[in-house]
Amino acid sequence: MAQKYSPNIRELAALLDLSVTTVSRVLNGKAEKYRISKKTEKRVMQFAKEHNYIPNRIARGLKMSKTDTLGLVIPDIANPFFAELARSIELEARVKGLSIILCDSGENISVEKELINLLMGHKVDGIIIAPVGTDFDHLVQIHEFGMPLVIVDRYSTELDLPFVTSDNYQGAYDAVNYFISLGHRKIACIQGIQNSQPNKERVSGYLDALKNNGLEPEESMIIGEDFSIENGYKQTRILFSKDDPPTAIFALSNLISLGILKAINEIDLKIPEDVSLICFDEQPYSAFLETPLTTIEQKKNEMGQIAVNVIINEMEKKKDGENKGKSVKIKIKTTIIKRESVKNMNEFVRK
Amino acid sequence: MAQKYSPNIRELAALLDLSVTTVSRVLNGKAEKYRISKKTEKRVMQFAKEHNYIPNRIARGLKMSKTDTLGLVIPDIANPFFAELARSIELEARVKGLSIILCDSGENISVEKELINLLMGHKVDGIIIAPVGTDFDHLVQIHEFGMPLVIVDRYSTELDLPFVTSDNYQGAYDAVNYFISLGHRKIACIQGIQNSQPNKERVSGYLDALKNNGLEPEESMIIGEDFSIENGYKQTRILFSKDDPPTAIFALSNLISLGILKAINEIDLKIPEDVSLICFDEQPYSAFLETPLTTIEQKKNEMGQIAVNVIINEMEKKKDGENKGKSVKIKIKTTIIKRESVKNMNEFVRK
DNA sequence: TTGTAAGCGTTATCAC
DNA sequence: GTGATAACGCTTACAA
Repeated sequence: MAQKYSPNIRELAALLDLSVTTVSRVLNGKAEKYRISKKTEKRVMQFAKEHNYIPNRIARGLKMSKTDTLGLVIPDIANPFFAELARSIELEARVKGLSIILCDSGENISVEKELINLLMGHKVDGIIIAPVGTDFDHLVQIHEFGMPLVIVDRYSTELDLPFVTSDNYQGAYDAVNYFISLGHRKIACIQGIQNSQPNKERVSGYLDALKNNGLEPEESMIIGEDFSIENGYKQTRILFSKDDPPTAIFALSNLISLGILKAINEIDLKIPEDVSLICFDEQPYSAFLETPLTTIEQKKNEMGQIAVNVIINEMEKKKDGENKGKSVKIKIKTTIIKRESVKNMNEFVRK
Repeated sequence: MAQKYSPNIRELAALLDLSVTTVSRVLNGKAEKYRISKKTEKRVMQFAKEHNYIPNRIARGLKMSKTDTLGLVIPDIANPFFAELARSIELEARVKGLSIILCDSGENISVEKELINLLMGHKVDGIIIAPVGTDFDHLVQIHEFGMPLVIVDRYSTELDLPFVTSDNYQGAYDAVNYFISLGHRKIACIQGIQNSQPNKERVSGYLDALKNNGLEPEESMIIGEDFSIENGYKQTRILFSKDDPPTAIFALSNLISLGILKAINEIDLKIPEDVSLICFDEQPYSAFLETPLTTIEQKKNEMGQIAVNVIINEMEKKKDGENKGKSVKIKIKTTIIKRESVKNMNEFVRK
């Protein structure tokens, strides 16, 4: 008990018979700068450790207008994509001496706005956000106002906000191109939130891959409304209730692919014999599904790491009063992981 | 820009030509108590909203010794079990006006200890922790010192610390009992961290189910060292390198089961024809694996919700100077979700 | 019904 | 080499 009691700097100073100033100085590594004797320095350091001194960051934050704290807002932390992203962000942030206040917007834009205010109240030094993506006004506002900000995953090309995401266009292009190379001609695309940027770019990659291979896109083959399991399920049922179902499906999120699997199971189809499937985003279980899944892997760890380094940059720009030029915009290459969920239609007979 | 500028209370008061006291009072809903005129109250409220006043929680925290902030430390936020738990905790906390500082210990006890200190420095009002579980000293210390604390998932029965977990014993018992009812006699148990309490109780449930059915436990059938995919993989390979492999495996975590699947795939066995499998903890993908998996479901949402309510209780006990009696200890019932990964050995021929 | 001022635990600016 | 003291933005006795 006395064990864990943590004194404040004033008590420490009193006990040491020194001024708070001196104690503060050595504790902040400024002993040299203020030519404090090696002896007192050592004495203070040791004493602080013995008495388990833990500086009060709240007081420090108030004084310094700097809390060493980052806000992280995520649409759904239980989504494994965001969970992994959050882990890498938390880790990298901690390495850099920053703590994370976690907020889950639940894909709800008005919750997201509240959360931003909450974080402003907490006086966080910066905000990393994977926005719901339907509205960026509040983000533009706080960015213009000077709050360091970086967007991950769900960005906007029209606005001049810093972001780091996957190269969604390229990932989708690769996937569809791969389908086509194996002889697929009718390829469905089950999408997520339609006017979210990642979705747009994935669809655009899908479209271009078709066109560049001389294939005509069909409107009825691009369906879906959000990144959920339910959506994947529903759209697949629709797809296969028609006369002319696709031979391949491109799922624009891992959750969507889970829904697709459920539907495919129910209507008693086999992957890849009856339908082929590629999923945007790799997961630990991707290799262990009934048919090991071909996926487009996003470099989540890298994304998280870069995001915190970008925001640290933004924080420094702000400190130096640097007038921000164009925002940093980073797209990370994806890679296609080929497994067994795509049938080769070029082979006359298959196994 | 002026749009989003947030004044402090002093500026507000000056602009309103009132004292900070008055402004503070109405902002904190104490207008009535101090008989402030309805007129000024309204004026202040409206003015604050117009000027986008956001109270500085850091200053407030310093003054009140209360930050409305909870520390959450988790061994691995990318583990879907903890991700879902974290989500429910964050949500319930926010509903109660509490923010979450997220820390990932990476299953590392010394990181965990550092994290606790970090959170002490942040002056969080309480800590919810899923400990690594190898050492509880630091937790006992801060608890005794008066920091409100609740442990989730990885607890200790020997120590008097508040916790909320699943009923691990019962879950394991149910699983093994189910195996036995379907005729299995040689059942392996691939465990996680051996001296973690959940692991101990799951093993103990396993053992008791065997004994109560008149079966003799075999030492070589209880193996494994942590909750990882790698462990599941390795142990399964070992299991099937021997002459006398089990007919059923009980996996003590979802990650372990993923490793098991990988190994089983590699050695070209089928579930449930060649081996049966039950996994402790349900996941969104459990139903979509090659063979839909029978699992023991943990009520993660409930667990999270209860955890924050318990800690709020602890915080109130502390405030009221109540001398804590025995700590709250809560075990949440699990349910078995039966799917197709368990073979019925009683049937003479199968399909 | 409203205001003055002290103080929460730090760090920074002067002073010696 | 070291120390007083003000200030960060807020709440709350204590006054009036």
